[in-house]
Amino acid sequence: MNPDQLADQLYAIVTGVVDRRRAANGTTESQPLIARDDIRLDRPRNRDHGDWASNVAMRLAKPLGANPRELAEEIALEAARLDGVAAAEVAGPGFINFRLDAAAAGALAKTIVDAGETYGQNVTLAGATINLEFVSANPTGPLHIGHTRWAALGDSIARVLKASGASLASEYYINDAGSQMELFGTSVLAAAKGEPTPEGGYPGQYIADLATAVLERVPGLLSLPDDEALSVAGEQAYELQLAEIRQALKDFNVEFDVWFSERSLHKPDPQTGESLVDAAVGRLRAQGHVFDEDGAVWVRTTDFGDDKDRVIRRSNGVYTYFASDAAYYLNKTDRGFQHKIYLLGADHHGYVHRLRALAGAAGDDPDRDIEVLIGQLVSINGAKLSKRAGNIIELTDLQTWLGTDALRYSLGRSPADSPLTLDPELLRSHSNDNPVYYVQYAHARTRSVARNAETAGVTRSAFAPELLTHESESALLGALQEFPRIVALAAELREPHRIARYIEEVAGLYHKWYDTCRVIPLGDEPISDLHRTRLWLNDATGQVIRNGLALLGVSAPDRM
RNA sequence: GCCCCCAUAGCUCAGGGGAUAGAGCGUCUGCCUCCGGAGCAGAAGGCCGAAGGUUCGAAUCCUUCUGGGGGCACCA
Repeated sequence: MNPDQLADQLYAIVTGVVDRRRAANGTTESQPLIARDDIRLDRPRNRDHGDWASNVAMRLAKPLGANPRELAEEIALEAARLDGVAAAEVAGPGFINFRLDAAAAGALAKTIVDAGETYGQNVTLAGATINLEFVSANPTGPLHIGHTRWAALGDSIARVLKASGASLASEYYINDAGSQMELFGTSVLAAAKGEPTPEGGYPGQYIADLATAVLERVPGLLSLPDDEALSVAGEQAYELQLAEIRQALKDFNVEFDVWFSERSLHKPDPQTGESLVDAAVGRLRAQGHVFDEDGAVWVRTTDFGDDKDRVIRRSNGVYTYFASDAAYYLNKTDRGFQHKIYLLGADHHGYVHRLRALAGAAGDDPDRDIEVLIGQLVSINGAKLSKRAGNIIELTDLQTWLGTDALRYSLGRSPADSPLTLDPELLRSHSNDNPVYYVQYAHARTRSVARNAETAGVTRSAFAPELLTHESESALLGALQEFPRIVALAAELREPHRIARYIEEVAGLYHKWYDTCRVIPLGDEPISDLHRTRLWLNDATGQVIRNGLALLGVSAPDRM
């Protein structure tokens, strides 16, 4: 008996009650008052309120002209007779509180163990084709704390979307074209020559380090003609920097399905001589949203809610960044992705309107085909960090300080739009304060119990779920039951932090259970089916925590 | 000026219209001869920024205001 099954049966009862009430009232109205999806069972906060609660009576009271408590009584009377339901009671203003049979609730432990890594997976997004783009930092410097948050969040979003059945590609868009790249090359070349950073160029020790590495790879760099030296220095530094970024993300358990180069959008097709950007502008023009003015080419993004029209090709003939965006967007569609998700920092929120306008100008539905998630910036001790300012705190530095698990977890347990302040002193000195240890410890404990059980001769040779009657057992089972719904919700809302909060709750309930319910008999006490059944519950809990941590890209150690 | 985000315990933060608003850290009191005390039990600590509104019911939805953060380009 899971909440979905209970809701199905509750729905049948409710429609029956509604029909009877209407008949009694002589109403001819036959429109259903409530849909199946409107029946939602909640876990009451207070355990005295049972395993599951429904507010359906309060919602129907007004349209039926009935007293909510009386209506609830009528529904509860029938619901109490359902198989697997131990009790259905009316409480408060008209809640119906359900208590499940221990056997019906406990069966879940075996279900989870049998499902293993697949427990939590669901099909709520089956059939969806989603392209998720995140990080996409310019390859002109190391990843810093800001990118780190999007890396953690984006990767976890990708994982929950996949776990919910979506057909998904996660992508890193490499901004390897344009003036920032030139500036980067200029900066590295200047460093190689021992000259000061050019005006507006990139400062920072990493530029000097890159220059040194480039000189190692190309010893004759400085004797090349200036243009060539600039080009070689820029390309070499770009390769080195991009490789470093890829490695840093890999070490951070962040995997991208596609690394997409902006340059590829500008490359002319050998047959037609036309680049994807050329083609994109042509396609937008064909849709009727492009116009020429002052020698430049514009997209009428104001037709789609932007506050001003945007130049796509400057009067000097050079495409703007917006042109690349357009080509990239269309390319995603061409590759079969209907739904395009962008994860951007709050400092880029000005792009939201024009990206949405882009979808509209391309003939897509901005409300359906494009989704821009705006994340708030992470600050450290109130200081904001910028690669231009040179006071970079790199991803790799943070990993060294905190460890990958703690860092991913602390970034992943808050919603993207929540401002986050990390205190490096605190994190460095008290890394045990991080809730990740609480969760990981619970997991390690489940493994330890399993190891000890084996030694003690307690095995999963029997399963008697009706014995799982302790209060802490029904609380734990109820929470474990929720996991697939939590994963589906995290995917639907693009909020993977819900996974973290959830496994923290599971960890807490597990610790409470552990404290009162022994898997291994005390002293000379014989091994019973209760112990064996508890081992199933122990292992099921470990599995759920492990699956949850995996969605967050955090390890689940067997020992700590 | 216009736009976006935020405001909940001392601190960092959760809380999809539901019952007595939660967690971690910090403070205080208990609990290890037996499955890991990185834990558990309990205490203290809140006009959920303010005021209106919608609702049977609002921390949650709407409006206004206040206070913080971020953004406006023929830059990338």
